[in-house]
Amino acid sequence: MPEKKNSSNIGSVTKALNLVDLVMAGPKEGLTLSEIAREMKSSKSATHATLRTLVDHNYLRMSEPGPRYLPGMALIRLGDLASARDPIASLSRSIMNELSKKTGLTVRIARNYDGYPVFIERIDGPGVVRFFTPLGIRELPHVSSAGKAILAELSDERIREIVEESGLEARTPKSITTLPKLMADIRKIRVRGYAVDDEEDAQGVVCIGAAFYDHFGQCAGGISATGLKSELPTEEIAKLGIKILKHAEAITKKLGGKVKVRG
Amino acid sequence: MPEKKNSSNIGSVTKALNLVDLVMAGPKEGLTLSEIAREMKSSKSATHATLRTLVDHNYLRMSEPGPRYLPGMALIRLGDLASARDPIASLSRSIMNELSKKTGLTVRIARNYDGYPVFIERIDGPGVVRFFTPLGIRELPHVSSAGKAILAELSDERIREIVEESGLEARTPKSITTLPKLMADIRKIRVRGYAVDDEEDAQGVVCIGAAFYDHFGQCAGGISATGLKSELPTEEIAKLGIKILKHAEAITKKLGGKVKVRG
DNA sequence: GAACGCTGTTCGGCAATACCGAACGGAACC
DNA sequence: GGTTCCGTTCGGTATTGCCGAACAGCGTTC
Repeated sequence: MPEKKNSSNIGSVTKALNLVDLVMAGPKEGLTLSEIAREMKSSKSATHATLRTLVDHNYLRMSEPGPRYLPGMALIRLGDLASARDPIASLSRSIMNELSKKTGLTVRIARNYDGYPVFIERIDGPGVVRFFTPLGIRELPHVSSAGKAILAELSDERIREIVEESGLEARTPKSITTLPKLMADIRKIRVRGYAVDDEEDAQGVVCIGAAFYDHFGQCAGGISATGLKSELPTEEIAKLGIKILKHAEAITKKLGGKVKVRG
Repeated sequence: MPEKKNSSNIGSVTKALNLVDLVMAGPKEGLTLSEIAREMKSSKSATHATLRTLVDHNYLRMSEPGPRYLPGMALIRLGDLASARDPIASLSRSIMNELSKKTGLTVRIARNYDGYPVFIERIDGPGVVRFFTPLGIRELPHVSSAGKAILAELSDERIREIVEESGLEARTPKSITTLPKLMADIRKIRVRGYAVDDEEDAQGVVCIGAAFYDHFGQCAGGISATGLKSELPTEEIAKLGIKILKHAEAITKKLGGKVKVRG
């Protein structure tokens, strides 16, 4: 996804990075040079040069027998390093582990990117169910508990701005799709301290999240726990909310922030 | 690290990718444009264009107040996706989790890259100790248990080749530094099925690993568990070795490979 | 077996384009 | 105010990455 079409970017670099995305979105067996060249609307020779450069840097690699291009190990290296360098991700890991172990749920944390959640770390629960939850993407705030927990920390005006920017897409019949309903939910979140996503993003999936704060007192992001609706009856949710709030406060402390007092 | 200096690569792309590495290796606060331009031996304007391109694609981002460049969220996105797309990493995760939970140790898996280990996934133990173990890097095979477990699956000739290529660097006084000693250890590994690294990579750190196989019967990689020497007395190691061997066999089965029978 | 289609790869020539240096605008510091 | 960093912008130059054609290696098909 070409996030912004700013001009005066370096063309060959843009092309190379788009090419990485193309391979990442491609099939498991990989893509051939010709397929990539076609998709990129570029000549085979030019594409070949770009591919070789990416392979030399291990961003891509060739599949073993067939000459197909696959994601390379540099991506894993950079992802791991970026995660280790991120103070929020690295400081939160032990707390996430603890929460996941206690609850048996999938735990994630999101950074606050101008009001939008970007999940940067995930710890899968022990169960067989695995949730498809990509990291490193700016997501819609109204369909995840971490996103709503972050929203609740913004001014009402900023929330309105974000809604106008991105809309309120319905992912399920239970998704919040109007501003008044969203604001009502936000108000609830502000008093009790945690947010609930009750099948608003995916059918049968519930998640509960709370915000944490940096040393400026700003909302740095949110932590959430995700599970199946069948595992999480309504009466459990309140108890779990308190538990997650406590863990969010632990992250706040690690970040050197002040824990918010709730009225 | 410019892995290979192959000519006829696209210069601007090479420059951009080296620039990413530079920022990744830089300080936590990030690097300024001028610092980067100096380091890259390039003009500020050219460096600026490259940086803008990388920022637009979220490979890099600007630090909040100061104009400094930091790793961007695309790296986390790509790393997570690459890991999810890797059949070995994704199929092994539940088994790694189980092993880590049972033993309380840090569990890692490495891919077999032409005889060299490349760790692609890590699950930290619950303890406070965290090991510095980067992923996605081709490592020396003789100083890790997973590396030695992979070596043991190669022909003696190939082992000799690898040793000539990369040498036997001493990381600690206990590191194996001569070919005869390495071969003696390899023979032990071949009979008992698991490899032991007894403070050969880092003082006070022990790890135990075993190989797993793909559907061609080839060694696809190795799994290992790492802990402090103080937590792992010698009499525990044999028991743990068997346990890890069992988990390696479970991975083999998931990959559709045949479990090796040991004489 | 030879022709065909498809791969991936290499090479020369042209033109686009990424480089450089200089100049500008802003912030911080003395 | 002066000075010295910073980041940013702009045009001219020539470097360089693009294209198309030609070649080589497989599989299939006739």
